[in-house]
Amino acid sequence: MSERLRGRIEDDDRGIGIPCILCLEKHGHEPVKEIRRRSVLRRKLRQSVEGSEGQRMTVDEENCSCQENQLPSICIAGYNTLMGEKRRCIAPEMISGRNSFMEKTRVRFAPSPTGALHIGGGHTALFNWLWARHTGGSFILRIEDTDMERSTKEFEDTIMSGLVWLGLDWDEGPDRGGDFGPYRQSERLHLYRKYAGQLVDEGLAYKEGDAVIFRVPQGKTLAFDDVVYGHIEMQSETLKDIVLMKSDGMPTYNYAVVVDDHCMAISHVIRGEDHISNTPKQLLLYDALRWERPVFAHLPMILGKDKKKLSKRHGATSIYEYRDMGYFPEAVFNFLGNLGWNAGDEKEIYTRDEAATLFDLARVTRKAAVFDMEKLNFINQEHLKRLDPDVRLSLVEPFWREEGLSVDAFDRRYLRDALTLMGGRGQTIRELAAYASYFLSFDVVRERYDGKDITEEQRGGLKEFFSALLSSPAWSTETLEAFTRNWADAKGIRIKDLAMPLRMAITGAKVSPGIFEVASLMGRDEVRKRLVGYDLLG
RNA sequence: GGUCCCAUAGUCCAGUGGCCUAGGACACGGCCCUUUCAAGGCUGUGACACGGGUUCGAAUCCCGUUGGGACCGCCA
Repeated sequence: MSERLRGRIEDDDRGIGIPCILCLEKHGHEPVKEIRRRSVLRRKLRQSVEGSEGQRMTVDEENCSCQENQLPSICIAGYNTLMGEKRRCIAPEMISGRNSFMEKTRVRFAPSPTGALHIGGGHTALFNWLWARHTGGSFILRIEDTDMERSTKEFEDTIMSGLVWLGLDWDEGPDRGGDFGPYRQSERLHLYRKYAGQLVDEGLAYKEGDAVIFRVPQGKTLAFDDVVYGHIEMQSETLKDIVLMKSDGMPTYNYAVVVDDHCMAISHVIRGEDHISNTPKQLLLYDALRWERPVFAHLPMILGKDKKKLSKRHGATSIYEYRDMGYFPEAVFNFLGNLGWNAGDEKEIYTRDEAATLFDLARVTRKAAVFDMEKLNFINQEHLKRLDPDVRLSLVEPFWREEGLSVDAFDRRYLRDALTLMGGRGQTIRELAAYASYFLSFDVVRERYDGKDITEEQRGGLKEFFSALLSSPAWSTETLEAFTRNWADAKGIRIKDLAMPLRMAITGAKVSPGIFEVASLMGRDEVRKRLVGYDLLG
């Protein structure tokens, strides 16, 4: 960053300076140290972003009483115009201490391999990924396996495949390496030992048993500016001394994150709101180690229907359970993305790429969000409708196979068209597969419909009609429908009285897509077979 | 208990002191379309937690109350 900006930032006791161009008050600019309110900071931030997007500031410059003091904007999540060049950067206004202004964005997802990837973890990973992709930065996967009791390699693998399933690819990680490895905490012990030793040597930490404990100084105000929650501060008195190294030789979470985030040059720490109260402890460690702090951005929690932290008793919590229920990655991604973020317009269905383009940390909400399955269903259905027919088929296939249907016996084009015909029917892939199963099997039809509702009196008329229908020369949706309409007109009956028995006989259900389309696609032979099966053909 | 965070319909979001008679979406109800069910179109019910204050003007700023949540581990 420029010396001028650095000076300005450090002049202020909070390490923040707001240039006059963002002055919104007609009576002159307020020193930022008085603008402690989160909402004001957020407004400034917003203003700045809008200004950059529109290539000019939205502030009414004529009414700004302090134009001569005007400095070009330092910007947030947008483009910096300070040096007269456009450059992506993060929010200096929101930064205390470290300024990653000119540096590449580096974010990380740091799960501990003590379980499968769950909804909350997926949400955090997603937001990190979005920010990395939005800023053109790096998304790093770090495995926090310092809990030797509960961590397993299996869970590590499951978590990784869960991320892959969601479409969240990482640039550095235990499986693919990177310049800041190793990416498993259990392999970085020398670092934790080194800095713990340094703190002990400096008298900032002490040993107790085999553990190393950091002495929390009294009377310090621990403050930071969170990108989403604003200014947060806490008094050091409220903290107990912090265990750095456990007696088993492993570092504790609060210590290891600090060492790793620093050593891996993480620019933004984006994690769940439940970590807000851990942050002051980490701040203390950054200061003790004389390291620059990353930017902190905490994310709202995801709650169950009872507004309690999402857990097993709320039903499915692992990402894989959703896959198995018939939800697919783009939809889960989309749904999770809508929890705590929106692009500022009314768009709520988007692809991964669209989300990455639109995403903005500054627009993340603070209120905890309730996980609503109904909404997930809807979003899944919307994506299902938009899916490429071949992709849709490949997604439905496994569910058909699971039901024991002989998928391979059919022409893929037929199956694909069958699914296309299903249109918006079904919210999950599993549902769609079940609804469309009659295209592949007459058995499923017989299982659910016995044909006993047809009276002998009706049967006569139907046999006559179906025989005529089956021997009509053309076999298309249009001809089938026209033929049926004409027949109904001629006999003075409702078309429904012909269409419904046909539907029941070939699909076994009262609901289906347009029955003439179904019959047309299924083919004359198959329709004949099914009508014969119900004794409806003369 | 201590500390911190949050507060717009049942749910997810919009809202940044006047464009608010509070907007969109899910869910729910009605109507249209129609061979059924979806989809689609139109439409209805439904919210600024409460109380003070600042202001000509408050969902929005301030204070308090209430409610909810998180964290206070040699778990992460």
